[in-house]
Amino acid sequence: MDALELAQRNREILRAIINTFVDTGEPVGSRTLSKHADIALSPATIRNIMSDLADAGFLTKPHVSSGRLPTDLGYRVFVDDLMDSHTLTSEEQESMRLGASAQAAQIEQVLAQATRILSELTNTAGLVLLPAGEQLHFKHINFVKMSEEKTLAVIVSMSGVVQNRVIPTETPMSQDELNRISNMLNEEFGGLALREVREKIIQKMAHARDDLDILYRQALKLSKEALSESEAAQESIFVEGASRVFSQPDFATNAEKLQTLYRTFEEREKLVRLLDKCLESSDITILIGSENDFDEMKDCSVVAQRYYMDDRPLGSIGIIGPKRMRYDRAVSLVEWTADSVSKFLSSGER
Amino acid sequence: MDALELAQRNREILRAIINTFVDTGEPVGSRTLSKHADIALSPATIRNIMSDLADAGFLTKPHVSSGRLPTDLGYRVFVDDLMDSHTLTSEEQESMRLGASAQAAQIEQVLAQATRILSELTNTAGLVLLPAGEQLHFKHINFVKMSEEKTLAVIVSMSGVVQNRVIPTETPMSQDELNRISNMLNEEFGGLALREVREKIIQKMAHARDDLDILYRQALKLSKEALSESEAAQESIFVEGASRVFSQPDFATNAEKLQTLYRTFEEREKLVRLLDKCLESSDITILIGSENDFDEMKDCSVVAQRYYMDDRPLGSIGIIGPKRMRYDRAVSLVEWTADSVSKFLSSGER
DNA sequence: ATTAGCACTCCATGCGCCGGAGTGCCACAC
DNA sequence: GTGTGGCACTCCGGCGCATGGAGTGCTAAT
Repeated sequence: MDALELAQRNREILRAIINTFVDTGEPVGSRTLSKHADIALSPATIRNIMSDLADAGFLTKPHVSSGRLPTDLGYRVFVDDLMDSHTLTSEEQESMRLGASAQAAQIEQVLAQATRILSELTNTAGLVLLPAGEQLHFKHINFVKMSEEKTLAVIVSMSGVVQNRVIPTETPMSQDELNRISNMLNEEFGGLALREVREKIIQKMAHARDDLDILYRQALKLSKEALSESEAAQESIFVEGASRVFSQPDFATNAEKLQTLYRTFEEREKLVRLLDKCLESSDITILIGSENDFDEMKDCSVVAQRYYMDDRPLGSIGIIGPKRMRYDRAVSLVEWTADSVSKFLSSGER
Repeated sequence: MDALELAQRNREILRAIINTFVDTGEPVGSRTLSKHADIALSPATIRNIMSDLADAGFLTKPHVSSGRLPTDLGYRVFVDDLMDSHTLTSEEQESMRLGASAQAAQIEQVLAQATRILSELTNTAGLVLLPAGEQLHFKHINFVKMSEEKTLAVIVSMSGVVQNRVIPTETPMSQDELNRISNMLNEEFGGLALREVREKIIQKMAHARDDLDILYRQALKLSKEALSESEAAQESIFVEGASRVFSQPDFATNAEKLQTLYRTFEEREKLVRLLDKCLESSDITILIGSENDFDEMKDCSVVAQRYYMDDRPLGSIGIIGPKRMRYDRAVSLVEWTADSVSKFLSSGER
């Protein structure tokens, strides 16, 4: 039988502890709580309850005679069951106006802008995983002759993502031939997922051997190169306002932690993996402390959500901040941001 | 009359002080120096000389009874006159093999790779300013129809830099028309500097009003949009291994400085301006402490050098690290890197 | 069951002390 | 007069110690 199931009062206490701890950053003691408006209990009683909550694994204390603070588990039940839902102010909603500027024409810029705003509003680092690989659909390909040995392939996806790849070419082709190849491919593959395009190409290459136009064979070969590379291209990510995390009092005092955290942000690869994880679920994903699998990030939490274009998930957007954060605000803001981005991308505006 | 002009011996002392300070990070005292192999003087004598050097503005001390350390001016004369030139080991030279991997096909990747290696070798942050605006020469332009209202322009420069711009279009055009426009422009403007292309377009638009093919007029209009935007596009920069700067003992202890420094690195705009400055001179540029105009960076130094493609300067590459750095190594390594990059870009390999 | 009281623990802060490193200056020697 | 030894002085940084405050855990009383 669960301590929380039994006592509604215990839940109130836990909620109050977490709220004040998030507010002040100091371990909270029984006296402080008893002064709390909603709680009409003596410090001694509260101490007993706190002790129970600590036994249940929701609270700890940094040293034996100090106040309590939430464990990762404590935050977890808070987020799952205890948290009030936060309503955004209309200014907050308003500030997420996307694409007002002419600059916002490209999807990357829209995402970067949204992430920047999100970072400002939450005072944490904003992250966005850009569409890649699986998520991309073929719109247009174009080849540019760079030299006798190298050809540049420019692949434009439906969502407006542009990828460039340089392909070594054995048989030299004129720019004119390249143009004709581009045209062929564009007509044939428009709208398909890149993966599908790739499969079709491989299929066609296997079937039709010699009986085809030599130019067409070249086209297949080139585009195979271009697309296989592009699929292998690692997913990329934008990080905005990472310095906001570092200035949080939780880290700013500890040069050691700052170091390792900084390095993690620089590498980005782990951030990609985190956001990738958030891509799996259609719900908002919250990873608290050691719930994300990286030791360097055990003092951080991630809140992220997928974004869509025309009901197709493209990537995820979210924040990363100290474990001690306003989860209610974070959740509302991330949801609102993901929503705004999705609406923008799905609307005719783009 | 200059203290340095007169006494060769003083120069030796200054050199020795800076060398040991760079080595240890501690203010250096007279006793330490008198034990130094090259210096056969008593501490008292050295103290007198140090006092002279301090009067001349080359040395200071953090507090009244401590050893001396170089001022910015001290570093300046060191770098200009006193520094031994450092010869790279063959391993160091070897590690700057560029473009070995197939990935290195694009200029951005080559520059990123060089910068990463440079950062590793110097244990500072590596920076590179990418070619932009003035430096770019027209190779190829291509338009992709994104929707009725938006057209994507892909501009490829001779150096292999690819820029994308979305242009709002009033009069809808088919992809076929866009292709023909691309062809026209490519034939007409290949090889010119983007600035020249732009000027020509404006010229042509002014002259020929109605007597021309409507498609051609559209072409001019589109490309004007595409190019004017692209020229306005801010110069961009890669930063590699910034965390190396932050882990330097000079900063790691000071959370305050770390913060502001971090923010500066995140903004990037100031870094761009620094590297831009280095673009002006064909010599290697060294900016020591407050010589760079930003207060946040007064504890940092910049060492940077231009890189070229076929004798045309494209951008600059260099490092930024703590003022207390091995300038001799930094200079050699930056020069070697800029050289390697230039050779690579100018060779047929690219 | 709740609460008041009390002993106890631990942290943070401030203070004084001391040793070490280094300077500046003075007087002496060559 | 140039270099050197000696000496008083300064300042930093670490250590030990005392102190006050915040908070707990337990017990006994209501």
